[in-house]
Amino acid sequence: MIKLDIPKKFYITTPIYYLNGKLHLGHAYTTIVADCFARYYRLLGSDVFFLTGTDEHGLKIQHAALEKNMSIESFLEDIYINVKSLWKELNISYDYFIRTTDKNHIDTVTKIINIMKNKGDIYKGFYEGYYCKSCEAFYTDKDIINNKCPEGHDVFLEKEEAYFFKLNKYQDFLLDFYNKNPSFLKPDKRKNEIINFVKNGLDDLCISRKNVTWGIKLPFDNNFTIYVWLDALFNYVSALGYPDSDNFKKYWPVDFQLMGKEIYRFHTVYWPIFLKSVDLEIPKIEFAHGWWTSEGKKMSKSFGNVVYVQDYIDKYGVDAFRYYVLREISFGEDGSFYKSNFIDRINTDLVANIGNLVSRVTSLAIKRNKEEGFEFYKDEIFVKIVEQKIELIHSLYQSKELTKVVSEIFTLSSIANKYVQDKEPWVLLKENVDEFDKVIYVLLETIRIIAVELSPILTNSWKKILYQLGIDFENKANLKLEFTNICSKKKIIKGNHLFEKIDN
RNA sequence: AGCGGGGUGGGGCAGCCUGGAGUGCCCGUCGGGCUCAUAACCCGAAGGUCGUAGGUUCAAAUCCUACCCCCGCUACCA
Repeated sequence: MIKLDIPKKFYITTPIYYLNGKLHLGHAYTTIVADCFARYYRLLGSDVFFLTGTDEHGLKIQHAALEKNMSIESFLEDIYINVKSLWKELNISYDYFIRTTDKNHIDTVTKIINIMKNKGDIYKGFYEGYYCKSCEAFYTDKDIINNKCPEGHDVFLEKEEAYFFKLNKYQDFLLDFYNKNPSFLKPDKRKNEIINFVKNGLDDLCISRKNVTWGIKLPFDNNFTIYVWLDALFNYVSALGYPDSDNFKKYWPVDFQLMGKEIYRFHTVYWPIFLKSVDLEIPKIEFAHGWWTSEGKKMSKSFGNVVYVQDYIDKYGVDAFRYYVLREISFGEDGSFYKSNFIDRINTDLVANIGNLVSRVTSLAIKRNKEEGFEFYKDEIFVKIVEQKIELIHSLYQSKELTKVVSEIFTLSSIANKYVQDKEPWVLLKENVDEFDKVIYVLLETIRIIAVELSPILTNSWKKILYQLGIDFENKANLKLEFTNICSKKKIIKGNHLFEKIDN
């Protein structure tokens, strides 16, 4: 009997995506990873809340809409529909989709910033920077080359009134917080980067924009728009219905926040400080994953190496795509998308390992021609190995070692393949049918476990596996992660191949 | 420039924090086995002075120092 420690609730988020163009591999990757965790904890019976959404304020949105000659509203509506449909195709099981233009979100941010103001964390001062009249934006030193902005316009050093947040006041608090919560900054390799940054001293943060009109107004001074990051970060709070809703009481704080490394600092420096300022609990884990390159190079249209998610889904199916991105990159590291690797992964892991296992075992089972199905049998030694794998996979989920989770599931499948080889059931079928029945039962139940373990990853195929085992996959009782008698007396149904080999 | 990460058999990666025989995984190559299965599955082998040079230690891929090469970050870019 195995025991997994299961969190009562699990609140997981992706960033809200800021889109002035199309979704790319990175967005899909973050969201698939989050979905995989959400599905796993749901499977265990945790009360899961999985949030994603879109960030819809800011100057770039304003400009992008203008360029397309569209109203901001209809520009955003297009993006929203686009994102939702891709998430649907990728089988993303989010519980809520937030848009920062939602009234509820705007109200929340307004409320929050008033609290900060009342606490004395916001003051009025002067912002100095290089201003570009054409872009209507301030730039920092590093953006400026020969007194030109990145777009090539002339810039001028300007000074204007602005509101600031007292970041500096919280510097010591933050360092102390990192110290007391060693699992907050994940993976470990990012820890020092952030700590050093904070130790070098935090300047107060300008949280108002005069030149940006598309955003939330500062409630105490309507001439200004709130800095988009302050706006955006609080989506995680407003999505739950802060402050009085049942959801907020039930799910806050966030258990696991996922993001690309480029926005890690915002989530690990500003964000906890903002929360402290308004006396809210700080999330448990901020996890930055790496970036994808393609064919060993940075993705770009001129190289012609851009990975279009939709193409892969259309050609090879969602499961293959989800599997590849979860398996290929070492979670937290950068990784490279190689088409040839993609094909190899599908052919060796999905087709030859799992697909073939299911195929050979169901074939053997059917050859026995047993209408009434197979009796429960437990091979103690082998089952022990299977149960240890279940526990290992669980602990890997807990420690957020996702790539290892995936590879261990396939190791389990390899172990089952080896069991077939060692027991030679095709011989037993002729010489010892009692033993044959036992071996097959062990294999059927192991395959059931593998299918359940795969359910957060291969969101379609796992159902096909259970169907072939004669098991109702919609009945949650059949999805136990332990060696059980669920497979006993089930009629095996020979189905099509789970995955087709890709020729190349 | 500063800070951080990386350099491991032909390719792609783990391992390094908490030293213990180059350990492991996937692909590829070679040999064998099996015939239930999607030319799939199982076993075995070849192949690495673990970026370079020093140091600590009985013992270093792992700890320390210097250097070389690659890549990130350096804040209000949302």
